[in-house]
Amino acid sequence: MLLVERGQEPYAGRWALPGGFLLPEESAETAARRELAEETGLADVTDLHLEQLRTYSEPDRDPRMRVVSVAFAALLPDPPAPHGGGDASQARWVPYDAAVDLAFDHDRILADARRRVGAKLEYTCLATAFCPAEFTLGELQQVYETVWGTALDRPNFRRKVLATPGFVEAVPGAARLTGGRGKPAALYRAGPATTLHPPLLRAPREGRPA
Amino acid sequence: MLLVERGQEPYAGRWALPGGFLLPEESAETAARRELAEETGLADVTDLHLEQLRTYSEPDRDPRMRVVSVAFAALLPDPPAPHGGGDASQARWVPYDAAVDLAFDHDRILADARRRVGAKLEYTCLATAFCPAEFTLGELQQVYETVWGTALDRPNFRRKVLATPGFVEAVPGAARLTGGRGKPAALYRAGPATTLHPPLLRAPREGRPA
DNA sequence: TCAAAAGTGTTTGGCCTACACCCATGG
DNA sequence: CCATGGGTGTAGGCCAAACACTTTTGA
Repeated sequence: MLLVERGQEPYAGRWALPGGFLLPEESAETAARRELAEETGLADVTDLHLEQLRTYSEPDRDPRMRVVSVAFAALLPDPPAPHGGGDASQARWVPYDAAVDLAFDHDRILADARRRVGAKLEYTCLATAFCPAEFTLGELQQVYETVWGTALDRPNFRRKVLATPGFVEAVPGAARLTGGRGKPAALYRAGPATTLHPPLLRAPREGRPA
Repeated sequence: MLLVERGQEPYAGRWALPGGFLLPEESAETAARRELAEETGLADVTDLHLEQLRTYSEPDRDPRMRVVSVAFAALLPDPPAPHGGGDASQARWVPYDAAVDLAFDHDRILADARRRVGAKLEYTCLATAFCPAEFTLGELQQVYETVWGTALDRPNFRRKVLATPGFVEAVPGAARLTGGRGKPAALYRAGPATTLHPPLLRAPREGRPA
């Protein structure tokens, strides 16, 4: 999770989700993309998937004034070192479990984001957005295992992914070592499909025991 | 679909989704609930499910000025006759397929709503929100068939619903005739569950043919 | 007595879990 | 030659699609 440390009141010194205000001629997504570019220093955020989560509009969520926030989630496979700046004194990447006690209602927003992304992994091809342009099936599986917090059976995962048309496309002849050791893994690219039919269900080991 | 006919420019005389502006101390959901109550004349919209769809913030979506809209979907089993009023000259219920050529970007919003509701039927218990407090399984099945536009096998649908714990609860001893003829159907209430595991998949007759 | 709708039973096939096994590479 | 990760094969079991059948009502 990309967090910024607040430099001003309210919540000075607390960590928060990065964000900012819309410019007069911006849509919320354009503004989110701009803020992300500023915070990460990434040059090409144009083809990055931005998932609109939901809008938070409770009148008292910011003690200074009424602020309506449209929350987005972006998924970066290789996060660069973040830049501080603006009203944030510094920025850093933090594991999900360590991102607690945030400013404003950002704990809730982050929890909503986690649940939404976890659910979308089941029935969309979103997982490839966490991977670099070319990735191994082991890396793709780790995305699921990390977000869901469960272990998946490798052979079955592999079959299910390859059986879904348009989910991934093989990069012919390419292979790469992943963990340093072991057999080099074949490389894949994200395919044209966006939804998974049938879905990739969670908790395969949580069925009724034999 | 509840539509209102616009009485003012822009788009005077065109049909549009009902809506309005936030009051100073309202959240978007509170405002949506208030607008819905005004438009339908319903007294108790407090325990009605309001699903936040997404926020539309393109700068030019309203020619008069910049308007950011937070779209919600409400599901009414027995819609009452709507009230006109406000800047709408009249209001009416319209079948989904007839709700075309709406004002602003409301065609897109309506299409987003349809897709979202259809998807949520698969993995949540949302369908009961379309039914009255006590309903038959045939009525519940019609919700799925209407939104998805597909036919479902009645015995299998019945088993799947009853096999999902907390989806529906039998009303003991109660029965009601549905189509005028036929055997009276047992009545059910919505259960405490909110998500379906495993999901109720669409398109059972669209698998690879034998 | 027929039509229509609810509800039950049963077969069959497909999918999917679980696990065993081979392959390739680095140390 | 062993540990590690990639990849293939397969048997068993569960589940669900498909459809036949019974039940109960109104006309």
